[in-house]
Amino acid sequence: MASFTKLPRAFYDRNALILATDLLGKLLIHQQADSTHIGRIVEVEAYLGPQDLAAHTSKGLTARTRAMFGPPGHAYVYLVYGMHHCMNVVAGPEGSGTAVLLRALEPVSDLPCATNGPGRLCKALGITLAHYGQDLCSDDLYLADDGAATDFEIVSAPRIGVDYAGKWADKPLRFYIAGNRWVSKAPKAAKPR
DNA sequence: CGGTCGATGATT
DNA sequence: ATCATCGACCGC
Repeated sequence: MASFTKLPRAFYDRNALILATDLLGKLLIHQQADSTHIGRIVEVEAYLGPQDLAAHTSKGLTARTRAMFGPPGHAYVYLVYGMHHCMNVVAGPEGSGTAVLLRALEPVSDLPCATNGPGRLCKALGITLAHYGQDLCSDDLYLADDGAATDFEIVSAPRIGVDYAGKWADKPLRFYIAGNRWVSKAPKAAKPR
């Protein structure tokens, strides 16, 4: 396959909104001792910092959000519902508390399970809390551009699972590649009342 | 220190 | 529609 270039620090040191759409089509690569897992990012969500009530950083600087307030180009990994891991890419500038959640990948290398959905994505690539705060300009977990995905349409939509966030719940901060089969399916509006 | 609740996913 | 499963966070 074509050669690819590891994304440099400067790529991440930008507003999360811009970074989110630019991450679509890029490769996520996790090299382990016995295997290398690769997927193409097809769905993301932007979290815009402390004023964004859907963002974890709206709770301020805590042990959990430390990485998200840290320098761009690092991984913010957390555990939800006591069982699923979710991976974010910290955006810039440092201290902004902004990040982009990786929600779905299109398989590139052989992967052990589905990659549509933030929890499955981490399971497939073997990403855990051990990667909390890891520098993505590293040799085993990083993102890259292979130039293969350049011509696609980006769709925006409200973020998933953030109904508690008031007006922030409706903002179109979820982005995905139009028509891509690996994009996670939005849950049905289970919202009677 | 205890109660609550998730940036989800699998199952009924 | 429900449940699994646990740590972070909030309130007392």
